[in-house]
Amino acid sequence: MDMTKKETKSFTPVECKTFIRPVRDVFDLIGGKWRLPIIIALSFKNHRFKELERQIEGITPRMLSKELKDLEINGLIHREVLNSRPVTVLYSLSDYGKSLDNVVVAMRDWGLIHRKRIINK
Amino acid sequence: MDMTKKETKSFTPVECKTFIRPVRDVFDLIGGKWRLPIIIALSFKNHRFKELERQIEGITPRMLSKELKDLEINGLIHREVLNSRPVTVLYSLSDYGKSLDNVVVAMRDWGLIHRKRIINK
DNA sequence: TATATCAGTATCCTAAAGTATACTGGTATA
DNA sequence: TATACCAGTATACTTTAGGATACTGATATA
Repeated sequence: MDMTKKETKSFTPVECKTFIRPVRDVFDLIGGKWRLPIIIALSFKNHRFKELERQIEGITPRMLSKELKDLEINGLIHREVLNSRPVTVLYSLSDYGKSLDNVVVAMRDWGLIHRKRIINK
Repeated sequence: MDMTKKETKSFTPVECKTFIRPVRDVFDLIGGKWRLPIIIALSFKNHRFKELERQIEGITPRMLSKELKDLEINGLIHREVLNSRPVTVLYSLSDYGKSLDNVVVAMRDWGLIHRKRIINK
């Protein structure tokens, strides 16, 4: 698919549905208010729980805890308990989580253009 | 940023927040259950209201109507009333909407990989 | 005349997402 | 001994997204 071309493409409704499905999957995985912020924060550096709480403005420990669990279950992040005193927990992106890079960067690039457009109105 | 590298990058918390903001903006614009499906359907071909309703499985006219309005307000799609009988309305992606191509394709590519991974488990 | 299609709208309701606030148990520091 | 930090959890609540269902008015067709 190349949405930059104007001419109408021949397509079947099934083909369209096939295109939608995987996009929906991604959305289910990284959707919600806090998951992308968490993923981005971890892409900058590994963070402890409290560090994430401070880095991601407005998040409550309840939501942070819940979303970290979900992301871990889906294999996007790792959780490591360090034996420091007091005990700290280090969160990091898994290789699989890192592979989301293209998606995140594409979103950011478009978002930056969008910001400029909004401001110039 | 390159999330494929392992070494820790120097960064400031502010830099991270600056990265998160535009991604959030995009999310607000194309988030929700139905917006991406609508955008994708329109990237395949221009659709009338009823065609979209049939193409996008499970959507109700209420949601379709609402999301089309929001997408039009944000300049991502165009709405054109045709003087046919009965009156039909044609929806199409604007150039701005088409510029989301990179984001959508990045999501789809990753989503396809993810599907394979899930199935092989 | 009855029925179907078009593009929606109106009203009500449910389920999910997210917020607020307080709390836990363990350890270290003043 | 009192206080603070760590990583969360518990409970209750509000808000929002989305679903169900029925309806509108205009036109065309059987």
